[in-house]
Amino acid sequence: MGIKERKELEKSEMRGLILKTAMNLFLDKGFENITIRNIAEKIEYSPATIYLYFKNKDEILHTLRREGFEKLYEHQKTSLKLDDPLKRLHKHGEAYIQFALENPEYYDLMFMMRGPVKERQDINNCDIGLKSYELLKTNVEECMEAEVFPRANIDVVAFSLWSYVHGIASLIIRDRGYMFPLEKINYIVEEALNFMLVSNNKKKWDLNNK
Amino acid sequence: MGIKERKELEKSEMRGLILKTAMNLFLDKGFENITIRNIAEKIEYSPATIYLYFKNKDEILHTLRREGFEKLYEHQKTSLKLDDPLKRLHKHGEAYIQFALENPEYYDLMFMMRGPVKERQDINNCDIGLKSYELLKTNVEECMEAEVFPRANIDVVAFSLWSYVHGIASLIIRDRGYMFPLEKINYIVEEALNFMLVSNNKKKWDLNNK
Amino acid sequence: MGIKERKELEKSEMRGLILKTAMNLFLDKGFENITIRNIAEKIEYSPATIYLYFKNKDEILHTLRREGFEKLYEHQKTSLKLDDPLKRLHKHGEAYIQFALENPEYYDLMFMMRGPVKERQDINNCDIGLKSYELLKTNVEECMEAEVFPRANIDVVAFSLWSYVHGIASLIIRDRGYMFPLEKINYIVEEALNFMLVSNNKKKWDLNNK
Amino acid sequence: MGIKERKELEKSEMRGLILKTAMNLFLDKGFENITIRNIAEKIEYSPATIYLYFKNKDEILHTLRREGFEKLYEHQKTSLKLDDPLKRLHKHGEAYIQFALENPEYYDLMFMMRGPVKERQDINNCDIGLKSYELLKTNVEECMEAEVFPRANIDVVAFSLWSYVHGIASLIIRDRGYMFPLEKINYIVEEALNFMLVSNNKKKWDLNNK
DNA sequence: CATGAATGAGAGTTCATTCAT
DNA sequence: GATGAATGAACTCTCATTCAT
Repeated sequence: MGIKERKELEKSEMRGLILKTAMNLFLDKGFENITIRNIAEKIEYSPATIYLYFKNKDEILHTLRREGFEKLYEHQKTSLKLDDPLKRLHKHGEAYIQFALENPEYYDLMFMMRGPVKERQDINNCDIGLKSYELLKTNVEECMEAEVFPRANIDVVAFSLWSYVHGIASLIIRDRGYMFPLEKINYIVEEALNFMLVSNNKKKWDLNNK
Repeated sequence: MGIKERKELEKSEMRGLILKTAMNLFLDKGFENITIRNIAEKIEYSPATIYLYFKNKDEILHTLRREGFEKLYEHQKTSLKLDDPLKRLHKHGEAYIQFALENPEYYDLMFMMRGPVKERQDINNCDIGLKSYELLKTNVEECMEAEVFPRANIDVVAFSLWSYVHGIASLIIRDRGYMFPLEKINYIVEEALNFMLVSNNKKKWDLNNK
Repeated sequence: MGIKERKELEKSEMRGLILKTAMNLFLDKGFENITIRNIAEKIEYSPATIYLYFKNKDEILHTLRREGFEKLYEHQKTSLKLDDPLKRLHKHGEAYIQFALENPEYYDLMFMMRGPVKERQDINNCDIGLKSYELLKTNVEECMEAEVFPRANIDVVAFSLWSYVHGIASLIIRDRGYMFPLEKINYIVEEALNFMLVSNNKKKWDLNNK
Repeated sequence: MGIKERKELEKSEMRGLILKTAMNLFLDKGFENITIRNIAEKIEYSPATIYLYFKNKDEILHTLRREGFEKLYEHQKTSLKLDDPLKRLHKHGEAYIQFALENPEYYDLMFMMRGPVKERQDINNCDIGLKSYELLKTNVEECMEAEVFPRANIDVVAFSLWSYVHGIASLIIRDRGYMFPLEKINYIVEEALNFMLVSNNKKKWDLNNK
């Protein structure tokens, strides 16, 4: 029914509003400091209203996580346009870090927060997360096939590369790069990304594969 | 006096007990969820007692962080024994990851937790943390001097290497490696460490420096 | 809307209930000994409920103080009806003492409690308190103009008269008149008030101004 | 026994030390903010030690009150030297206010604090307080006898005069004279005291008794 | 659909007081 | 006589959540 659908739509619009608002607040103050009341006040509804759209606070976080994984996946796909596998891989990493630093709260929720991945059982919930990982693996595999990359266990290589970009992103997000002057951080992050993924690797693989 | 010293010892033992208990609880539930009351219950004392040994909750966290940095620094120094700079660097990373995975609560507190590094101003408090970083930089520098490593901005390289091991450690600690079967994780971590630091690098630098 | 207004009314009724209850408890036990819990228990609500109506404990005290100053001011104005300046002044003092003895909790809060007047800076908050003082000064001035009173520094005279009635009220409220049998206290207070303000003064000024 | 007496003496010295220290702290921070621990720290003993000399916190306050009454009585007696009854009475009031403003915490404890005079029953404890009151009454009586003062109910007059000086002292101590610039307060207090007790009264009585 | 009103549970912290040593 | 160690009972205040309307 049309009416029913409209209701559904409105319902999902309201959910969207709540999620967006929550995220903005998280960005400002970090999520441990955000309360349901804060969100309610911002959208000018009562706290009780939130519970009409979400079972509880956890469901909000959970939904935002999913959203994050979808956003990341979309963002990552931009790298697919590139033909050269190694360039593609580099773009892949660059896009990952860009996403993390531009959406630190999403990133936090997705990869840094404790607990939401309970007991390894809700892997199903994270299939979108897995899709991103598969994208990376495919890319790594293609590099190997194109012989711009020595053969090795794909999971090992994929996990290594992931660890690398995650390390960079999460140290920055948690401000553990405080030993560098603020204005140098961008430079360091960029160079760090290049350090292993471009200049050296290119030569390295070239040479290795002679 | 012996008696006085014994008292002192007991006092510090109690502090130790509190810290240890706090740490265990952190492991289970994460910091943000630990309360003074929890700790008190676990050691079967009253909450007020905690305040005889620590000024407040923050002091507990702070002390644990310092402890962590000291432990890590000691642990890292084991790598110094090795003469070969590249092997030393590898050992360095290995030790780092080992520390992180064997002391995930400490590691979390030190490098993953939100907020403890307030406003970049208490860098002074973290000089032990900096000492560890300096150790890494020295090692990187020596690699460059020994020409097993191409010259580059030392901070960039050090941060890169740190990011790498931090990425590995923190993904594992937060259980983001759930796509691998549990029994394979150790293998993957080890290989990942080797991936960029030994086999490849060695060849790479050798070739590069021809 | 009627409904909206009724809600508003209820809200303000609840505030009123809290304030009234707080006041009663103050009477019994003194402010420093009253807790939010006490109040909550008395009105059979949870402590958290209090915070729906008042930001914190301070706001309750503050509101009660304002209320007190308003009540006093209203009460004082009754004296304005009298034409004769000296009689008016006498009525003024009488009303002041009456207010104090009939509302000892308010009086305590307003003039006897430690601390609420912080740092001399929130004079602005106390403008109602000042209004009462101004009323007194005007009255004194008019007495002087009517020549039933010798000219003198108005502040000195006003402060003197205020001190006098405050002294009477506060000694009684703190039960420092325990050397008099209870049944005589009213008589003594009344006579004390007359002592300097009427019989003597009248004659005194008459004679002085011959 | 000598030893016993020495013990006694030491005991009373310790009590004295505690009382003195408590009083100093009270002066600094107001007594609601002073804890047994504070006192203990200041005298460099343990809190438990305090309880060897005083049953509880209340006993300390109580003792200080007694001390205060004794001090006041001594202080008041200085006025006795004056022969002229009216001058003596004036000196009496002056000394009272001086005591109050120089020892505000004693004064607070003695005349402004809630509660310590429980149920009118411990009048016996306050006989020293009464002695001061008797001193005043005697003085008033002598004024009447010397005919510098019209005959009236002595209690009424004594209470009036007491109220007056108490009013001045307690308003100042509780900083309710905030409407006057700080530098003028001393002047106002002095003049207020004169206002009813000297210049005017003198003339007044002179005239009255013609 | 929306919410005003309410709260249980719990947070960190403080303090007078006790008691075995 | 002195105290180190401990605590029970409070405190103020916050928050996710519920439910009758």
